[in-house]
Amino acid sequence: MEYSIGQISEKFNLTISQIRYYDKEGLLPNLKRVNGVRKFDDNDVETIFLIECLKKCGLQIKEIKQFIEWTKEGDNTIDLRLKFFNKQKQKVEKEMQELNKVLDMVKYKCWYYQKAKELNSINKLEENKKDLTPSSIQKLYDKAHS
Amino acid sequence: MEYSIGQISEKFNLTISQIRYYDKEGLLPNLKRVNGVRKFDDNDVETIFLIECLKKCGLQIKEIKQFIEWTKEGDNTIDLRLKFFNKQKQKVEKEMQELNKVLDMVKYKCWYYQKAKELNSINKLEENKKDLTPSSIQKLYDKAHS
DNA sequence: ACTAGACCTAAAGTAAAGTTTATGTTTTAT
DNA sequence: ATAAAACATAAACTTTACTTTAGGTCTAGT
Repeated sequence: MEYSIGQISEKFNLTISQIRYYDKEGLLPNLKRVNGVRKFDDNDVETIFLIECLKKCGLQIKEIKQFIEWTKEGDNTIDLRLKFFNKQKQKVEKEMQELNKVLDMVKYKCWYYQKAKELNSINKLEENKKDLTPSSIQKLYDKAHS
Repeated sequence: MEYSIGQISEKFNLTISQIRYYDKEGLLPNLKRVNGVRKFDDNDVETIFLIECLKKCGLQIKEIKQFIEWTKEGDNTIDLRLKFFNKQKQKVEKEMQELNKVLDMVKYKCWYYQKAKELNSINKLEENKKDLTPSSIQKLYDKAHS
């Protein structure tokens, strides 16, 4: 299949100027043009999917570009690329642990304000916090702070 | 307990200028000073913990400030705050789903480049991809693209 | 009393990741 | 053939979240 920049924009929920920016930064090295107009094939689509994935890994554009450069260099860089992805795997796993703690804190706060709403008072809740906090909720707070 | 800005900086792995910036932006409304020097108590520590938490939720400084403003307004804003955290909970849960897909993609790529390394060639891998890809690995790819 | 180290402010500077603007070309539909 | 919609570029601008700089003040130890 072949897509226009507008179609890619819709497909990935990226603005057109974002896609042009990625192109300008060298993230789409195989992108074809007809009369100056960009034509995206399935390979380019897969590259954009990868770019999105690496952005979600927390990588900067220039770091993603470095990876793209390696793919252009061929088999010489296979080991570099393997190490790169092993590192991303570690990073994402750590990030997920971190997010789990954040979620515990957020869940605790949800309980906290739900209870405050029932009592109609932060003060009343704070005064009797020990008695009002079930151990399951206290666990959330403790885990978040660990 | 009472802490200096330097101690807080170490405790949270934030730079001193970051903490001053948060203060300047109004994120630490109860922070005390002695002769112009900031003194952080346990309450301020808990506020910084919350700020870090909300940053990891993907919130901007000004959004965090909005929340802090609500806490200053007292019981009137309990419901707003409850809704705020319920929304953050949804967001973080969605984010974790997203990260799970990213992790599947990264795991797939780890396998891919490991195999390429064994074959010493991307081309050989691509040519026999169907035969070389175990279904467990194909699943990772499919899940990531779903 | 003195000095090093930690703290303070205000203002300017910076990096990243785009967006906006101004102007022009290509494509598509009638 | 023409007009609207979609595409193109280069350059300037924007936002966010800081950092850096320059010039002071405070505090703790000797």
